[in-house]
Amino acid sequence: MKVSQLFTKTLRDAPSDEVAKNAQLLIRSGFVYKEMAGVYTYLPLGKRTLENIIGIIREEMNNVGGNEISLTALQKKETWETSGRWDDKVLDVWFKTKLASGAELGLAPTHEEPLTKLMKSYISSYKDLPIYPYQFQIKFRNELRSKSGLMRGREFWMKDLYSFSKDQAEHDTFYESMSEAYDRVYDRLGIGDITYKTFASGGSFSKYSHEYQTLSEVGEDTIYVHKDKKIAINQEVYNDEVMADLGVSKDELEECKAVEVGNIFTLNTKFSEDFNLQYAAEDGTSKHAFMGSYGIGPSRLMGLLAEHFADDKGLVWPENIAPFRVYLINIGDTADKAHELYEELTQRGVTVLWDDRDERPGAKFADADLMGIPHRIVVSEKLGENYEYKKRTESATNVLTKEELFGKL
RNA sequence: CGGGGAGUAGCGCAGUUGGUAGCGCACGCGGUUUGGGACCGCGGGGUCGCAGGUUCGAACCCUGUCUCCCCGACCA
Repeated sequence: MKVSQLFTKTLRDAPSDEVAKNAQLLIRSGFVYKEMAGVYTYLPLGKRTLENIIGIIREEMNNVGGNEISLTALQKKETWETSGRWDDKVLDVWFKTKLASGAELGLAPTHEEPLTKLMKSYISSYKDLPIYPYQFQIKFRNELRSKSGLMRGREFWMKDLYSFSKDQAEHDTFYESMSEAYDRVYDRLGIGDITYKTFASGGSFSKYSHEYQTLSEVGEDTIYVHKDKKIAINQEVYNDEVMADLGVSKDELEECKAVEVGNIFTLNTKFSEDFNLQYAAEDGTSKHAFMGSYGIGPSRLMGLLAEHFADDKGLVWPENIAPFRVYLINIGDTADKAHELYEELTQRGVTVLWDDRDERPGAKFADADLMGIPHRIVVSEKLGENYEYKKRTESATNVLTKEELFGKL
């Protein structure tokens, strides 16, 4: 893509109503636009970045047998009354609205209820199980206070997968494979080393649930980290019993701030009982499906990655997250040469953002840095047949031949 | 929802004991520039968050209200 075709533009100053670094950088660089508190529009660069994050999660969900679907955002009151969660006193983040007829509707804050109800149409035998439907969708939660830019919105992207298993043993096996899939997701996003599988309250259905918590000073959660074992305990269950279960002692744990970037949860038969989701077992008896839920917030992750991978010049996206891999700058009367390289790289499958504007070099360099594109290539008259190459993460520049340049990408 | 702070041009800001709004960035035109956000000149753009009130006159004073940010509370 050419910068001249990009309708967004960068800002020198961040809006004064944003304090969170992730929001300041993402707005300044033209990745997102703030519609209202906790509600952001994804602009071309931001949309591509979000899709890259989603793509990684999608691959890992498909690897463990996920079936991608797209559930509705509009929700029937009756469906949620079945589980008792329509009541604002039970679930206090509802956005509710009405049909023209007057019938009440809600904007989905999560999807256990509609999906469990839906699966009644498709699960009738043990032969139908296990099954793992999932989706990427916008969730609506009427938080009393949204904060921290993209990290805690009222409207946000969520990957939610739900497992329907025959029994606890089958569920446990899948739960473990999801745990491993989550590890791979965070590794691929470049935050594996600072993301901890964290023991948290299991509610009334299981002893524990697990959160994936990424260490960050801007985190809302406090966790106790065991760096050698690569696990952590959420403050809410930081007690002697849990430490005994995990075989750790207080003096091995370090108190840290962290951002919850995912969770996996055993639901047991809570929802399959509420909706009477039963299947015929091999012995002819009827049994309730055994369920689990598994969430990751791609938009929160985008905020976290922006916050984490940044320096004083702007964003510093990891290679596989960046909206484009290459930022191509032509200086002086070199548009033809730049165009040629642009076409060649594009044909090779390298995504290129070509700054073809009639701007001074300094302005182009500043925007390349602010947008955080991993590789920068400069074409200019003084380089002759060669190209200047620089990584966003390094300060050194190298003059390379075209062949050497392709070797870098 | 409790406490604190703030709403003036797309963004950052200034503003007069109350007298009908200005600067920088961005934008348009002309010129000079061209390897780290150039410079000069000219120009366009704002019902001063909204609604009432006080006043001859309100961006400014009063009341209400909406919105945004921060701290706390809340948070499968």
